[in-house]
Amino acid sequence: MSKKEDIQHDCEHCHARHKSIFCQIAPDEVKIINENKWCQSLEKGQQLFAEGAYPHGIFCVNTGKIKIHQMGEEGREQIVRFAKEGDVVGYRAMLAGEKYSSSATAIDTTSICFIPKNVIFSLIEKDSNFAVQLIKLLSNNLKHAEESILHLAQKPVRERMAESLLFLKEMYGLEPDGITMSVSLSREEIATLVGTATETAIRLLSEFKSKKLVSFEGRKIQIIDIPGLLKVANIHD
Amino acid sequence: MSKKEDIQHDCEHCHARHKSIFCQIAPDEVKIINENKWCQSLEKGQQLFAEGAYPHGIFCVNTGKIKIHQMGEEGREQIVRFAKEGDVVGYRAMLAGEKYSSSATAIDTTSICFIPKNVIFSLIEKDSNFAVQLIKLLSNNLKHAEESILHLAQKPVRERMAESLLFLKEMYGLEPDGITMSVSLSREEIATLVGTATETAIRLLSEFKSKKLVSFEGRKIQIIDIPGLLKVANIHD
DNA sequence: TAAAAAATATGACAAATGTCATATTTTCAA
DNA sequence: TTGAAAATATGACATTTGTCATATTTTTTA
Repeated sequence: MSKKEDIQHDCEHCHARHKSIFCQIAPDEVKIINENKWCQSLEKGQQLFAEGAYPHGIFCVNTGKIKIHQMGEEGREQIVRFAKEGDVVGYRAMLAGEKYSSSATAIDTTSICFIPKNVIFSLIEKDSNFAVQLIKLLSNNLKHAEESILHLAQKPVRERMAESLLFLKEMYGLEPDGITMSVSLSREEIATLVGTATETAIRLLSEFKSKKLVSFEGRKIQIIDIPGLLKVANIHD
Repeated sequence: MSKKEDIQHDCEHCHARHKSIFCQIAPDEVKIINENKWCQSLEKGQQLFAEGAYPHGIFCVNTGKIKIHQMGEEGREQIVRFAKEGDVVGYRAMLAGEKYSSSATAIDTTSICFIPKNVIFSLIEKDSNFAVQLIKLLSNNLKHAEESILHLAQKPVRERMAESLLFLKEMYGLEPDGITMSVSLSREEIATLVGTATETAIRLLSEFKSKKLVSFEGRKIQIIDIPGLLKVANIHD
């Protein structure tokens, strides 16, 4: 079922599992997952699943970075969520029993494990604590989504750009140098995260650079002035 | 615990329960809920809970209409969800174990029942099917929230206004005359749903009226031309 | 390595939307 | 009932943001 070149990880000793919704499940259950899962590697840019397809299970991110995005009417993409090591993706549609409402694409070299639907549903049935983990995960997703609604409706683009940069820093962290963001996105991807035109995103990044809030060389962005960015983002406390 | 004037409903025969996440639970569990719940009436405009407060349980809407809203930086409200008969409100924060991230306010005379936190969590523990119901509810909320993100980021205000009117018609239905919307909102509330300035909302409604897409007398809005509204909303199929 | 393609950058301008002022209408309480 | 307050409506205008054109740089591929 899995591709020849993909390594089959061992769930029992998986570093990502300990940060995930599977961190508290019983050893027996870990064994069942391990026997039923399969692993896959994704190159940067490779799609994991597409809007409209039917989910057969969920994906756990072992290492790497994933964007969850939707296509708008005018063929323009909108990023709605990100995932990193320890996160699961593709669960919303699967749990709701629907087609995928979003697509998922690797934005970096990524290694994921696939767990079939029936394994997840039987785990929910057997382990109420796991069900609670899923409920909390969805609750947090919903909280963030509603916050995005508020900000898209009320904050100007400049504020949202500053906020998005700070968000990406929180989400994926910094490189060992302590200032360069670990995640590397195209200007267009940044625009579809912020919810603006690509040109506007480019202009705002240039403005932030000239104001010494950030610096960048191509797609490698350095966060220079966090208090300054917080101020531009209109975030207090 | 409940106010003197409030009627105490009986969950066993509750019409709203049969449309709710509680529709499949065992009779014993219904009895437990019935013994632990208390009921309350809300006038139009009365707040059920406020952003920042701690949840102690969830609210089931018996009859009436509720808006879920958040306050933006500039003191401007944003409506993020609605609830009607059979819906539950206040569960997101409770399930996540957090403070409320939104407020809930009656937008019509409303009757609700409160179910304490411990009753809900013990039900999740005992009845995995109930947990799945909650998971599906949250998944659907998340789907709608992400759709809102897409539309706020990419659709012009005019399209979102048409879409919001159609959404309100779907959500709360029409009066017996078959054209007047059952829900009655101020122009400002409509604006905070659409995500625009009140004046822009007023202008667009006037435009829709002059184009015979809708008609209205104060807050009573009639949906005249559904295909026309779908077209303005840029919704196909 | 060179050519082609894609991404980034920037200016000029147009369109969409918000803001402020003010008039009119409606609602509500005294 | 009447006056005050709130909501609705509309015009004038400013600002924000998007679009299109085009230049430049970077990346990819042949």
